[in-house]
Amino acid sequence: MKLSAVMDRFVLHWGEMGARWGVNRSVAQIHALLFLADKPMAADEVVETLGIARSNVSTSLRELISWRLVHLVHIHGDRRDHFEAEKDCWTVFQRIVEGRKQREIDPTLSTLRSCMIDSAEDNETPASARTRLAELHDFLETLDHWYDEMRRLEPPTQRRLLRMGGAIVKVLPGGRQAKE
Amino acid sequence: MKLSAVMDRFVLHWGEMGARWGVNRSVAQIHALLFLADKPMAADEVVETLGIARSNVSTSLRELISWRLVHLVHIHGDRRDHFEAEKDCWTVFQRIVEGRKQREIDPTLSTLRSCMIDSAEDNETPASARTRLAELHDFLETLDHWYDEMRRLEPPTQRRLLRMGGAIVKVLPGGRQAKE
DNA sequence: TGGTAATTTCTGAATGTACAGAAATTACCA
DNA sequence: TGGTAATTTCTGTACATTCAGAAATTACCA
Repeated sequence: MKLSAVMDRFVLHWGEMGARWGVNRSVAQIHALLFLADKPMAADEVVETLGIARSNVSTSLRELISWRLVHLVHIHGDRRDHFEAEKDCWTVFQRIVEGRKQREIDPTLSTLRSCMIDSAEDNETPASARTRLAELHDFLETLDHWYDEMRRLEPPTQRRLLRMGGAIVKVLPGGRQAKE
Repeated sequence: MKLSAVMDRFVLHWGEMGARWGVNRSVAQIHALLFLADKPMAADEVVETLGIARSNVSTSLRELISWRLVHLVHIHGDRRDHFEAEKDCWTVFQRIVEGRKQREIDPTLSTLRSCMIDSAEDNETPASARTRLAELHDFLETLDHWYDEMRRLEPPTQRRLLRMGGAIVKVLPGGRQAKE
């Protein structure tokens, strides 16, 4: 598969951005390629197109699958596995948020919980620090809870809320709550 | 400044998480330390407490200041600069989102725009790929717009919306919109 | 069940990043 | 304006990550 100059530019950019988000460049580049491709690609086709080692393509594809950004497809009459990327941007976004939550927010919440328990016992952690830990824990829990609720909504409702933006406050009862 | 075992654990964990988010470990550790500290600290105190090189502390503090997560304070009768972290979790979150938007979303939007313009001219980029680029662009613009609107709201309103979670749909008019 | 294609795992080399110490600069005061 | 404290920038080294090729494994078919 031959990439146009524009497609190449996008693949390269997405690779750079991936690197900043803590995802390795190859993984992000392959993701961009499959996102643009109009049909599922075999691992070897990815190798030819991007010029990265077969082994890397293999591990990168597995990682993309673990993020549920890419899935396996079979083509009639071809023994090879083919890979297809999720094309709906909203879903892509959701999968990324979901992954980061599981890999980063959840462990942080559990660390915070154990920190709070232990600091209640010891008498060397200052009260101010304990307050900070508790506040951070509460904040992340609230965020987590909000995310869970949003995830439960029908996708059309999610999109509608997103598009409403700040206008959402207009439908809030009371205009301004007494105390928050 | 001597850290308790719990504080130390948190600082280490925050450092690891920072690494996953594309922030270097020292930066994240210093941020955690200042977040827990009950008073502003001088650079040398950070050096003693965490045992990292003076030079690193200096550059890391500058990076934290550029993210607006830490600010400079002067203490009466002390020539040294002192550093204090933002303590409000909501604000911390906002600053991080703001920073990532500027450093990652905005450049991606501008790359996408130029890709769309160029691909309209060339005749080697398939229509399907062009559609993908356009859809991604629209999605990111919507997200960007939503973020701008949310930022404009009063912090108490923001918090209220967050706490409402999925219950927000109950106040939406019409239950279900005709077409989305 | 033997042969072949496809895929994954292993390993060493290359690249890139983080870091500490040293040097240079800047800011402050007498 | 000279001296000193404080801070930043520079530079080589240590460390970690990425990557490609080779070997091993797995899956499929005759």
